[in-house]
Amino acid sequence: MSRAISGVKGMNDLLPSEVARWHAMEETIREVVRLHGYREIRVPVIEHTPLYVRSVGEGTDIVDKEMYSFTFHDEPMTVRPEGTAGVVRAYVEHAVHTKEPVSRFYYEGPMFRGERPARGRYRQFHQAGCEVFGDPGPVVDAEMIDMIVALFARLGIKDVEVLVNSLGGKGTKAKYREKLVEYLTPEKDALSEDSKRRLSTNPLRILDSKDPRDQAAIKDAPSVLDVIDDDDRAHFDGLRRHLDKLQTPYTVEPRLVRGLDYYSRTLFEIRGRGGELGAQNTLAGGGRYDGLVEELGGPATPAIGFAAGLERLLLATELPAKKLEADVLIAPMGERAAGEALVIARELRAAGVPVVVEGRGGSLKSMLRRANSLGSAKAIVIGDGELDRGVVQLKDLAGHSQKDVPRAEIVLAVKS
RNA sequence: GUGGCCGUAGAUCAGUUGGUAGAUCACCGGAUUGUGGCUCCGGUUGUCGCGGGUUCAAGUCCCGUCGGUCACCCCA
Repeated sequence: MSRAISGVKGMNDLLPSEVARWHAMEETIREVVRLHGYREIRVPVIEHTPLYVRSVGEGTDIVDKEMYSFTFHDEPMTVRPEGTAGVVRAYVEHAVHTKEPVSRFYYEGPMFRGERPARGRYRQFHQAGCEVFGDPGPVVDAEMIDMIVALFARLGIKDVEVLVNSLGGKGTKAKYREKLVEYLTPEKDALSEDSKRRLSTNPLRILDSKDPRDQAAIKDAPSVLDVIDDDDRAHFDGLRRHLDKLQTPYTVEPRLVRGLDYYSRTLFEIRGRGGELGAQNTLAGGGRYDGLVEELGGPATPAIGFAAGLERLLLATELPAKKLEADVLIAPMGERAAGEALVIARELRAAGVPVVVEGRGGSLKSMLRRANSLGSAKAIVIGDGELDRGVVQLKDLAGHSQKDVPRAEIVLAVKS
């Protein structure tokens, strides 16, 4: 239908009936992260563009073509495409490392990427994420992965797959990239068009291409795990041991790479297998970024983090939306009764009872129908008769019963 | 960004070989002039996404556009 104005492509409204599901999910997330010692941090949605260019990295899709960037008073700004960069910036800017040796932050909110929208992928989407600063792992790495698995279980998302890999530290990552380019360059003609280009821009990404040509080409390519140094290997083995001890199922996927530059060492991804998700089945992803704090001007600080896509989590869960708009509906019959209804409603609310006054008039029948559709447990009927007698009629909708209650005892009667 | 599919009342959809629209749910009203969830009856709602074109005539064909969706890409 044609409207004078419509919403922006890829950006969705969440109507109240849907927000109820979001609240349920968010409460669960907050509870789980709280149990793991995380505290919420809130940072701005807009940052200086160079923050993302330097952290996420040039050559990544996010920076090259997906950011909502603009110039404000001659300064390049970007609406955040992901959460980690801003949190790290805040950590550095407030010198949090001088106040506590280890920081565990949780954040949640909208992110923006100018991709082509599809189910489970939107231009404004929401992520919940955690960051830990000051702990080199691998204990905390395993704990974080375990936390996500536990969270998903609590949300009722059962069929998930945990993939882990190690990219090695800064040195090995570069070394591996070189080695991979060396291996693939002679095969260049066999690669897909995209991957030919990636060979120079972002060779690691070729590893998780779905194109059969690329799959064939990388089949016997050197693995990161063959290249990482002893420290990296010890770190990765430590992670695996802890996950084993926790009995958290996982798969080592040497070809797992992720689209952001700042990752080092531990890398992980949790995928759903539900049919609702389609190709957008990455529910959460994260990894270690030991060099980023320093890169952004702070002291050398090991760090790890992850983010989960809330729209996708919601697709993977079956949380039903419970409709309950008010515990009590007041049905006044006529003008005088309506005035009294407002006063009674105020008294009930002061006592903590959610109340709605049906002010549209109409037949009593229609008003009671509405009480039903609101999910109210009780209704209060007031007409001239009740007003004259100084009572109201209190109906218990579930019990099909009703009784007159003296005006002064309404609050008590409703709450009992 | 590339390609495929789709776009009809608030929602889910039907609409026969082109002849200017229907069902169900929801909503409203009624079935004892003040009593609900079930049932029954009745009622409201659409510039058939938008803009062009073909035709005597288009929801139905063609083109464009916007939006959604699937795959790729990428990622949460």
